Amino acid sequence: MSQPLHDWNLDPKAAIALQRRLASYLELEDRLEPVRHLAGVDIGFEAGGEVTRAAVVVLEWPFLGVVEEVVHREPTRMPYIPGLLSFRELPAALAAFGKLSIRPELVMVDGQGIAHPRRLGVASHLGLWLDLPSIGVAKSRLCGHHGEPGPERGDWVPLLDGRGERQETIGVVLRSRRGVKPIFVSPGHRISLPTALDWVVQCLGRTKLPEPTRLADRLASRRIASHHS
DNA sequence: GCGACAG
DNA sequence: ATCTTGTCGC
Repeated sequence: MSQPLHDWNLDPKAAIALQRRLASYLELEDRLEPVRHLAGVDIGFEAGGEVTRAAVVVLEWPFLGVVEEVVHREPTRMPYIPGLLSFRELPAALAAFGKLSIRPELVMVDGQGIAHPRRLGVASHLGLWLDLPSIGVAKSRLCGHHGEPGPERGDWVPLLDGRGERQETIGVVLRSRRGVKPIFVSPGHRISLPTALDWVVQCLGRTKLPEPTRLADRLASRRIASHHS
């Protein structure tokens, strides 16, 4: 691609046009290297939103032990606008990735992949930018419609968007844990939906979120692991 | 025009 | 996302 991947000072209209163009570069078929390390990415805020804190956690596959963690802080530059989340979070996330010594073969991002109005959620945008396979793992829905997944861990239903003939599957609504609200999984870049779902399920511990995202979430939110006896 | 709306 | 105590449940 010859066009720049981003322009952080875009007005909403230009940002939307950019998303449409970038989405055309997405690869939704599997193109993964053997996975040795996978990363979880999430963003948090401090000082009432003035400071953006990006966290990246790298885990080893298949034991899911943490092998590297990075936290990067910088001034927040954009407000949160539904559909334009990546313009607010990606600068910090990319800076955090730049501090990483290990290059993971797969990335899970807290947010949507292609389950986005223009098929370019933050997970897709990040994957495209880094040219890495990426998966979106969101805690709630941005767009699309779906039924209620079964009650057991691993149960899921498709997340659909559009009507009639032009209806498309943009992700899955997964019951990652019994008795808990389901999570929204969608491919980001260089990965298919079945493979993305498989990776998320394989990374599930006994919590709602898969390990990569869960740990990044904790780091970004300054939460500390609590112990139970 | 009226809702919906990742984090 | 973030501001926040106690409380219900495995």
